[in-house]
Amino acid sequence: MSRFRWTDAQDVGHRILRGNPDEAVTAPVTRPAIRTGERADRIARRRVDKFEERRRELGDAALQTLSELGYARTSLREIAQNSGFSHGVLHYYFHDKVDLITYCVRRYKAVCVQRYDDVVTTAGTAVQLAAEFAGAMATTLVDDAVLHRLWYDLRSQSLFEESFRADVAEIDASLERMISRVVSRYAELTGTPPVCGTTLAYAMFDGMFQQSLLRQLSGDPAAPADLRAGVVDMLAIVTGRAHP
Amino acid sequence: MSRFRWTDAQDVGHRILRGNPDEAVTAPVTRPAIRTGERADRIARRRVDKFEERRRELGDAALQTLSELGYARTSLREIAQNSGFSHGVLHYYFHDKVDLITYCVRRYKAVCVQRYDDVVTTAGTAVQLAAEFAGAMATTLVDDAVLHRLWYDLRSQSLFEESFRADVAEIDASLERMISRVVSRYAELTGTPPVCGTTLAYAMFDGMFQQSLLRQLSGDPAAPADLRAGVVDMLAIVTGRAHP
DNA sequence: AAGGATTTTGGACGAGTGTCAAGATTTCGT
DNA sequence: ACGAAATCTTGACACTCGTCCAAAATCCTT
Repeated sequence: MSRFRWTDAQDVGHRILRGNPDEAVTAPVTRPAIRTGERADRIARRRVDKFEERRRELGDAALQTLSELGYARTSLREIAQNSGFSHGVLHYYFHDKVDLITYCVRRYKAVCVQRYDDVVTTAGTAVQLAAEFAGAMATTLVDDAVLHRLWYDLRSQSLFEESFRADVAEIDASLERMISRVVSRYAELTGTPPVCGTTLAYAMFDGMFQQSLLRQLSGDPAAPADLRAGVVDMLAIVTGRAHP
Repeated sequence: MSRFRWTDAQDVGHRILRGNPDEAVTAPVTRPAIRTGERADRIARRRVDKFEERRRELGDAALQTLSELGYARTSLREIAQNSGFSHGVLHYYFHDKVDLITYCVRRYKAVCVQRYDDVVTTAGTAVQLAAEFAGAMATTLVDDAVLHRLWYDLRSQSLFEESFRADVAEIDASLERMISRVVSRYAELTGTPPVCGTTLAYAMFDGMFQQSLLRQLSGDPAAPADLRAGVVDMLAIVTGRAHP
């Protein structure tokens, strides 16, 4: 019975159990228990892999749909259509809509930090670091505009929907660490320590990026260049090296 | 015929004409045209006032509902319920849902700038100005949290829904001017000119406020105090007076 | 190749949505 | 106080939504 794969342990991190756990224990006795256990383990692992793979696939389809339409206008049917499957399959791989969206937020983080990891430069001088970091920011502003738009949408949703808050906070923290690394390295290279804490620094960069995104999506052609200049300025300001 | 009060001129700023404009011109000829015209004008003005008054009333109800539930979860019936009227009346006073939301965004601006106008202080010293401004920020963070939450929600929506963009941009500009006034005055009092443009300064304050709001709504009791301190720091940073 | 488990489909469901129109009610100039 | 115009209610409409389920299709072990 029951294609219901969801345990009550979903709050412990979306642990997935195939079928009824009791059944696995009550395996057929026609073979030595040890060998059967090994085989069952191998098979189970393969199945879990396939299961996770499809989850990722559907999650990516959802991510694409969300970034196109925004949270308020995205329906499960639309997501399914973007995935090539029928709408019913979503409830086979995800508990419900909140489960799917939460999974997407987590997945977004993976995509996001990966992109930003490329930004962690190996620049030798402060000027070089500033230029590379600003360039990466401007590039992602253009290339991943719809993804960033989704991020700000979901972060706003988390102000209303408590279920999202933990994941959103985690992503925010990870972005803050990224900014912190850049600022620290920059300060190290210039020899002038930062004039504010990492939280404040992140808030400043985030606010600037958000403003740039609004302009970029509104079709302002100067948005990327202005962001690039803004980032350079901001690095100087944050290390107290700015001149009026 | 036709309770349809909407002209095609709604894009010129929601100009409202009562009934069919042609009918007004074809007024009864049993009286001198001039007297009839004056009287009609007086009556029309009164009616328009009443109409506008109810619009404001419904708009406020919508604003309250939106700030409670967020854009994605707010329905016209819920708004009507919060207003004490039936759901049908909304289409008597507003063209459609977008019209209503747009009206709300504009109305939010009125509420918002009014609150911030109180913030425009008459402080005599830089320290006093910083303290008062920071205090006002911290206060509104607590008192108007749900309203600010709505603002960030709607600003995110404007990234998807183009209809909102113009109004959102206008509010953003007005907030930027507010920040600009404070920073300019502060710089004037300290004698140290700002180290960045008003756009960058606004982005920084906005980012900080947004981060504080997230923490405030998550129940972090230190959020207001941290914002207060952050604002003071930020004023110093922005005028290049910060020390590591 | 068979047969059981897994995966996928597509339809049904009830609730909720925005919109509209016809009728009841109220307002207000005469 | 009358009657027309303005205002408000009510119910209906055509959708869309998330969710669930039985059956079909597919996979995979034996």
